[in-house]
Amino acid sequence: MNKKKTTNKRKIRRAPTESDVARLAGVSQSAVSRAFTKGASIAKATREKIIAAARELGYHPNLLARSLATRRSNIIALAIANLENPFYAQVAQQLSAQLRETGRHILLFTSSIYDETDPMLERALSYQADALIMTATKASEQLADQFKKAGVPIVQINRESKIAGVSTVWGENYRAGKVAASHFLKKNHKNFAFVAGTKISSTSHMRQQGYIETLAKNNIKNVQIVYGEYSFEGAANAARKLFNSKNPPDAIFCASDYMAFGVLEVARREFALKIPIDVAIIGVDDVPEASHSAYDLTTFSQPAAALAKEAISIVDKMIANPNRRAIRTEVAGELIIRGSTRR
Amino acid sequence: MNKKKTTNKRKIRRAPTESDVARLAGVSQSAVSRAFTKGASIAKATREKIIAAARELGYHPNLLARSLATRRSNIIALAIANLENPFYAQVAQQLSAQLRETGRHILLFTSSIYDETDPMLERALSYQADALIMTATKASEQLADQFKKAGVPIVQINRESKIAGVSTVWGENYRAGKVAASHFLKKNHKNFAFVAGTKISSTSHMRQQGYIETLAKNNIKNVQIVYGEYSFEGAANAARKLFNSKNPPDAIFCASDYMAFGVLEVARREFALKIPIDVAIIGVDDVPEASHSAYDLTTFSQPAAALAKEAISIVDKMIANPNRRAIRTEVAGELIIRGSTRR
DNA sequence: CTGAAAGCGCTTACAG
DNA sequence: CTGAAAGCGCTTACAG
Repeated sequence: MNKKKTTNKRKIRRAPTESDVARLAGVSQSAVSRAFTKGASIAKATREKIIAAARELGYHPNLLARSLATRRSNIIALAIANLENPFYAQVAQQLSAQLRETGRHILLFTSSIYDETDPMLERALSYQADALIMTATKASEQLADQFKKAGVPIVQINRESKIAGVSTVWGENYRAGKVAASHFLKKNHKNFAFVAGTKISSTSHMRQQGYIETLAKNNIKNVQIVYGEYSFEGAANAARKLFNSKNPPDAIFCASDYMAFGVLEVARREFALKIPIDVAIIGVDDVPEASHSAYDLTTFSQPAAALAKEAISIVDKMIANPNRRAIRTEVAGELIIRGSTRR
Repeated sequence: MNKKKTTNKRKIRRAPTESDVARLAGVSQSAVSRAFTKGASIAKATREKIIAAARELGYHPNLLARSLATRRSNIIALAIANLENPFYAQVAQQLSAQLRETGRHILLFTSSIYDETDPMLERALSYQADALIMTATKASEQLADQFKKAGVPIVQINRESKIAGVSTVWGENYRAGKVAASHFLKKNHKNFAFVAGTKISSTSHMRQQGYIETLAKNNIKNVQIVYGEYSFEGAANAARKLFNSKNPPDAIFCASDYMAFGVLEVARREFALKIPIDVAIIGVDDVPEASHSAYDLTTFSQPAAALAKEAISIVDKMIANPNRRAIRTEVAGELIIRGSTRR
């Protein structure tokens, strides 16, 4: 097993192919192919002989050649705006783990805000990706068009789309806001604020709608709204604005956990506010840090694993039936009550 | 341009190929290939005619077919233990951005601790990856062997390797510990502790060595060492142990920023310690959060961008000369002084 | 500068 | 159950 074989050195060292294995096993090249195709009709003895030969040579089937022949690459393109956002990192991790179960892998397309993303994502087509999953980014109409022409489905996680061909999966954004408002109301809060993400984020909008509409139903109309730009520091600045206002809030709903962390820190450290007595805070996502003792954040969950699962399920359906209309699914979340809200 | 053409519908909708483009442009298929190969000899007029035809058809070169023909996939496999660790997410982001500049992309291989990683990573060979970059994981000897046989270089970021064929890039681990110790000494600290990562982490070991050896040179021998398991909560627990001990430290060096955050929170919230007066803290990495006002952490940087750049540079060298010996490079970091240490 | 042809390493009807 | 052969969509000597 471990003996070094100095024999059969070939001049140019290239990876062994089916033909090499066939030669060693004394069978045809097609037999080798069958040995590695499950469900193919091949005698058990032949297969074993082939597997042994393959192992001896260190043979690994060339998946690119296979893809060329089968027109299925088992590559899923993942466009991810910002890997450094732990929520999306978690989604990516989940996608990767779940896709692996069906032998598929992720080809990564990261982008900064400044990039022209279209030409970049067209490369996914060149790589013959079976599908494109996008997180926190939207497909342009032109891009969607190209993908539709190529028969490659697109599914967006956490972003709406008005484009006909684009499928979407998202969390319960409206309900997140609604539930947050209800919870605050139940705990007798009086002054409400909302820390939004960005102005263009449909996700943030929906959360805001659920929040203010629920408050409005309870005759609360003056909800302060500030923008945290979906970042810790942005939210920290927004929080400073809120706490310095003439009417500082005692209940703050934030469109993401990360922004909630920023608000929480500023409240505690810069304004010496007690949480949840002086001010209560609710986030959205339930990232791992939310449960850390440092934050102990009440939050409306947006389960990365479920989002990933649903996205993959949509991909599978679209591949199975390419003429199918885009699929839009909502994934349920729930309010996880922790120490940043009153008991 | 935007008119819908209902003509030339083919029965089975498949992506257009070079032959399709050739037919439309009235040239040979090889001419089309040349039009998309830079440096190929082709008349300007021909090329333009071809590009126009390609655009009309929505042609995207099939990179898998190209890879098969050229034996270069332009795919780099990235094995990443834990994408949710922001430092490694940052490294992944950097790698992705930098590789894109040379038209290469990342095929993602995530793993949980429980996985058998070898069979998973062998798939990188099947995908004909041009190289394998690993972060926070080590290649087994068998894996390294297989890759060497296939002529595919492996480079590890942030993990040592004793295996001959494996290249490595790492930060200045020993120096991180040394500099942290010196800084504490300069600020007149008396009681020192080290929050290590895991027992098996060579990175953590090196940092520890630099720290305790520097302290030892200054006649400080009793350094408390606890394990934070490279996690926020693990470090929080370790910190509780330290602050509850008979001789609580006034200077704590942590093998990662994330652990430093855990320590910092526990110090502040559970033990009401003032930072940096009662206890000073230094981390390693300089993740984005380190500069947040919540933490304002003094830390020894480990620049993700530089690590990524160096890793790619090694990959390129190894590909250019496959018989070359493994390359091992250290990437410089520096102490970033912030508010968690005394002025 | 251009085209015809072989080859990259697979899969998959087809015939036996 | 097995092999010979065509084809997947490219690149690249070779000849002109």
